[in-house]
Amino acid sequence: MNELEQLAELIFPDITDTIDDLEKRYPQRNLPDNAIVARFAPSPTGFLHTGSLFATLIAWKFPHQTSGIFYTRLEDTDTKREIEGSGEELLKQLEAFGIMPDEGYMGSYEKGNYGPYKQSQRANIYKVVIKDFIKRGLAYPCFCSSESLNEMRKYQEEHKLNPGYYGEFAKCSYLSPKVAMERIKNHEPYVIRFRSTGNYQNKIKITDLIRGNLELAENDQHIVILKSDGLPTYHFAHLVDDHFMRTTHVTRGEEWLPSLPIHYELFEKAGWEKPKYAHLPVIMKLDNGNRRKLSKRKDPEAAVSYFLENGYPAQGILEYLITIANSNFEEWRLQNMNANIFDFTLSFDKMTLDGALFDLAKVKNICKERLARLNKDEFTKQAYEYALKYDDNLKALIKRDENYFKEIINIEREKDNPRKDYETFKDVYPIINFFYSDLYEKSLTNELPFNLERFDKATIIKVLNTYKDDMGLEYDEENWFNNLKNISEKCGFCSNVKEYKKNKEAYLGHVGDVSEMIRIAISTRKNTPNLYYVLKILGEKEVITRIDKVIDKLS
RNA sequence: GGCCAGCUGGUGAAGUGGUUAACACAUCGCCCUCUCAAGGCGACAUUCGCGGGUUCGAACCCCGUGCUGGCUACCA
Repeated sequence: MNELEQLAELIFPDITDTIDDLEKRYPQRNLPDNAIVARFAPSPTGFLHTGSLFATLIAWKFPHQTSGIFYTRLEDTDTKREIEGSGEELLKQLEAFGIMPDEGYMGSYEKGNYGPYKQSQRANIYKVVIKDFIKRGLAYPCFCSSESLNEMRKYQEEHKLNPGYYGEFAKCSYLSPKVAMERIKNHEPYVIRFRSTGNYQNKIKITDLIRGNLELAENDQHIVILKSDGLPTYHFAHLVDDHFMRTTHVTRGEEWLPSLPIHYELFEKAGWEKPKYAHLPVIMKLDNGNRRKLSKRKDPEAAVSYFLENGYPAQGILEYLITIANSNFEEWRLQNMNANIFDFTLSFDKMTLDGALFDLAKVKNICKERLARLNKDEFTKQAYEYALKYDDNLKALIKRDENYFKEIINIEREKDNPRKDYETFKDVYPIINFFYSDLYEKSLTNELPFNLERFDKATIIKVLNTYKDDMGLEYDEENWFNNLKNISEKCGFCSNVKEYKKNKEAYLGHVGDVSEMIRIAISTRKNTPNLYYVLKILGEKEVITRIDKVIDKLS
């Protein structure tokens, strides 16, 4: 046994597996040539961020359009920042958006043959690789204290040198294995560092699927790969996990771009094939004229839960994110108004380079459009799912009589150019509650918004009485309206708005005023969906009851 | 400070040497209309961060510069 091997044995006496064993345990995936294997690898440090949802959507979509695999891996190596239970929550929220991993960490359990999928449970796998690295002289123990590291940094800053652990500053890289072994036996604390042979002066060519060809300085940092707590750092976990989980495409935030040379060197020294990289733009927010990352602390819309709680349709949010991801999506949507968003083919070369400013107005517009194009059954189903969790009032309405609810929701729906009056499911209850008699009666106790300056109570009562006697609900919409015009004339109102405007003195008002009186009487409000359909749904009997109540109230 | 990336209207953007600088959202007008939601039509960048240069011609090519963001941890 040579000295390096002795060192490796001293540090990892219990590790008996070899890299070959791992290669056998995690074989190449049997997939078509162009299949993409990508992953979502969150840290359990909080709830799902809108930016993470964006990244996940992309990591999920590419495998799905290439018969590949999308898996999840929990990056829980930073035990200090970990928030209990947030891993499970992350997965739950993803599910709310219909994004289901094919494999990996599923919250309460794991699925697939490339696990474990929680990094904290993979410690031995990392150690196998590190042991091998040590034997090959690619890694070594470092005994530098954080104080001496700080001093070194200070010195480097003062002398305008690049900060870090590299070259002559990588003191422990000069330690002989013998000395290192002695110090370990002396119980000196240490971490394991990677021995870089790169030169900062050299440029390496790298390719990013989104950004194209780039030149970055070669890595020369002897980065820590195993922390003193026995867990790996991100860089090393990335190397090992994405290799043995057979990831083909690494999609991650652009904040990782500067560390790409580290990853390149790691893969090269390991002798493994590099995955393809795509560094995604970060979603931004305008704050006092400056762009900044969407922040969970400052921006409610940064937390995905905000959208769920406020009844935004999941599909609408995803559609907005796809709009940001590939600008040609909007064009496609115009051609395919009713198609499923996932029928759109996402591509890396159409991906934007700079982080989009989050545009809530656009989100709302998209959601409104999407909600309008849901059929009544689908709408009701989704509304109920939302209501179950977040909206007791709405839940109660749907439960009372699902078919009645569907009838209301279906006003001017299921046609080419559907009504667009709901941006979110939260909007539903306040818009439709007057359809329900008890709720109608409740709002009847408030003052009704009749225009008493233009019309006295007697006129309103006369109009309501006249209408009540001849509602015309047996007719189709056009004839119903003609009937309403007749009633208007009978009551001294002009049946034609234009004509009325030419000759206001001749009339009390116009047919629109008559409609308004009826509308207010049966709904207590000035705005409702198409009056004809509202009347039809309420039915003659209910309409008469309501009108009588209002006449009573006015008398 | 160093390194990297990005910069086209309020927003997302198309555009790669010759376009009236697409399109969508927002905003504002007008039209239609029984209210609302829509729908229709139109307005909104004299100009592509800025300054030079190349060219008959530049948002697109070259040089310089500014700004914004990221990275520079035993965080991810």
